[in-house]
Amino acid sequence: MRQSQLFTRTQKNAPADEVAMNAQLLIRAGFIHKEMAGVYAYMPMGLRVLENIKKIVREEMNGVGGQEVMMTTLQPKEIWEKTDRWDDAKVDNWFKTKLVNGTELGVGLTHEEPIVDAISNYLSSYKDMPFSVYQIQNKFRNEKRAKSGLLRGREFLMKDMYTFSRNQREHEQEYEKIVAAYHRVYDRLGLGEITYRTYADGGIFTPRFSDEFQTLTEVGEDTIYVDEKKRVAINEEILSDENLEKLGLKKEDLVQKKGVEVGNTFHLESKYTDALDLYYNDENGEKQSIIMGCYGIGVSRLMGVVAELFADEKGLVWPENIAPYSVHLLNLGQDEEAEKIYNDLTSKGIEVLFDDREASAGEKFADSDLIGIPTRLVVSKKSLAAGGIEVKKRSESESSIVTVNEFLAQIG
RNA sequence: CGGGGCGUGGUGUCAACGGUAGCACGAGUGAUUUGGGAUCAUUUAGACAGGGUUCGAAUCCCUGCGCCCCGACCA
Repeated sequence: MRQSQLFTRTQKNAPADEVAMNAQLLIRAGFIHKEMAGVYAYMPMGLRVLENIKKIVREEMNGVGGQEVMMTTLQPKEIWEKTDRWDDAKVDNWFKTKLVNGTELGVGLTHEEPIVDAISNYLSSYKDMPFSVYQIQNKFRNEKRAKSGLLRGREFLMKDMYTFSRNQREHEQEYEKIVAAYHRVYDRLGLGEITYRTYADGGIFTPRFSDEFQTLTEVGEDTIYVDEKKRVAINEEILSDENLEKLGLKKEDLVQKKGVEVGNTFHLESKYTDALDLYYNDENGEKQSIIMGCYGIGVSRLMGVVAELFADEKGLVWPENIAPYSVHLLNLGQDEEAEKIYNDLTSKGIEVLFDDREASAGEKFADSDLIGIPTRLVVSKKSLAAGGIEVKKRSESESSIVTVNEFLAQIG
């Protein structure tokens, strides 16, 4: 991509109404556009990052047998009444709307009911299970207070998965498989070390604890207590002597931390399937309840977390596997050579952002640091005199001079 | 939803006593520049909305809307 063609541009100043580091940097770098409080649009480079995160999530969900679907945002009231979740007194952050004829509709904030409703057309036998479906889709929640940039929005991208099992034992196996996949997602995003499986409240529809995945950061809004040795944590919400004992945790092993919830998994038992009248026939032809689990990952929130954590005073520092481009090529007045290198790299399938603008060297360097592409290549009189192009990692301060072929061999 | 703060070009601005809306960045044009947001010239573009007070309102008052922060909330 030629930077001269890119319609977004960088800004020196962050808008005064953004305090959150993630939003400030992403806006300054031209990755996102604020539509209103808690609602952000993704510009070309921001979308590329988001798509890269989706790709990782998708690969891991497919890896544990998830089948991808896309449910609808508009929801009929009836199915939600069956599970007693339509009432604003029960779920207060719904966006609701109406058809011209007055029929009430819900705007999707989660999809247990519609998923169960949809698969009831297909699922009827013990032979059909276990199985799981997931989607990656915008969710809408009427948060009383949106805040912290991408970390808590009213419209946000979420991966939600649902499993259907024949019995509790089978459900537990499915559940742990997915938890393992969640850890792989966070590992691949470079967050593995600081992301803890955290026991939390299961919500009003399940008596059991749920598992949250909390990434440690001071900007997090959850307070959790971490057992570093066991690599687990407990949310402050459920911290009690009784619960600690139940979970086999000791007070003296716990350290208080702040975390951002980047995922959450729930045991739903058969609350939703029973309520929506979805059962299966077992080997003996007897009607049985279906055990369900649901599993969320905040995809856009993850982008915010990565932007927040992987940054320095100059700007963003994207991990290699989700960066909008892998190489940022800067041309400092050496058009002919730079064009040739750009062509060489792109013909090898390398994703390059090529700064071919007529701008000063300082501006190009500053923009490159702000945008945060992992590898910076500079073609200049100086680099050519030294024998090639200058390579520098965004995360490091030293640079070196290599030839194009050496670089291609390195990156290949 | 309770409390607090704030709305000035695209962005920023503890810039302007109730009396000519200024500066910087950006963007356009021309020139000179090319290793850390370079320089010069020139152009562009602004008071959240509605009402009130006043000879006169960006400035004071009211209402609405929007934004941010703290808290509560967050199946």
